[in-house]
Amino acid sequence: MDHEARAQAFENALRRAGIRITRQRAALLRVLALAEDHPDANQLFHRATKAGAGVSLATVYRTLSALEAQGVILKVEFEGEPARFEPADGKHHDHMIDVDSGEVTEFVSERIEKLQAEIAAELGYEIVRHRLELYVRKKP
Amino acid sequence: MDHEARAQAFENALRRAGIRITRQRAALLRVLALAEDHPDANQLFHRATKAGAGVSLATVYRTLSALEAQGVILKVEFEGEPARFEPADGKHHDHMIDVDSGEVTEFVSERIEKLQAEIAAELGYEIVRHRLELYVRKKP
DNA sequence: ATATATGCAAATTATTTGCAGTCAA
DNA sequence: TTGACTGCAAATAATTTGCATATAT
Repeated sequence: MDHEARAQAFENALRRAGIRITRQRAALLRVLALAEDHPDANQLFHRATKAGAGVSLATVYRTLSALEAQGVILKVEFEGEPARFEPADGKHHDHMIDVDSGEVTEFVSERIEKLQAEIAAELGYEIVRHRLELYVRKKP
Repeated sequence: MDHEARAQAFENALRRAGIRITRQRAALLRVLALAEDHPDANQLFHRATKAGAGVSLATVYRTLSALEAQGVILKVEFEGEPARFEPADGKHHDHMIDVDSGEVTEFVSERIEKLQAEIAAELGYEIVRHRLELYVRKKP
């Protein structure tokens, strides 16, 4: 799925939910579809601005909330940083953060997921969502 | 270890680090030693105040930072809430949060810890710290 | 046409900080 | 004695919101 297709998919998801695609939102969807990293609201605001879209920071926040509510994007909050956002297509994953470089790597572990479910089940719970972050450093 | 002994242990750790035990800090250490839950700065402020200690919120924050820097307490940040604090004696554990009641349960999984280390190692990393939270709901 | 979205500026929340005075060691 | 600590009030940082206006459907 290329960027344009991805942006289009986001747009469709919103339209389906009855959410209006304004010029500002279209621009943000495009910026989000292009993001390979995990940008925060302010970075998205700057990227959209640079791309020529006249968007205010307040609208960025409001749009991100709407997109998150529709399950189109995910909010991730790392320690001591403003919230970041990532497209929610692709499969579930967790994050590994290099504490020296700041680099973020995504990873999946079926086994960890399963263990988590087991631990919750033992106490009579089912998992609604979870958050797993590994703060790491390159080995010497 | 009873509460008083725990408070004493905290105090010793601070003294060892050359940190002065003021009336305010002593009071906060006592409140922290008593905490069975995971209170935030504001709750600690109220508990200390109720206990008759004249402490300001600014001092609560400054003291918590000092205690955290000394490894005496840990800061835990759950989604959408102010930071909470817990005594750092006892062994490492992760948290399970009941999304309906807010109840927090601590748990440990050697197997998950090990899998995390393996995943990091595969990419040439070692884990500095990690954060794992399960947001759960009672099964029907 | 009209409900929904936008921009701006002001409000909120959690936390931090400068400074002048206070106190533990 | 004196450098570390405290309280207060003001500053920050990230995010949210009220309101008058603009716009997508």
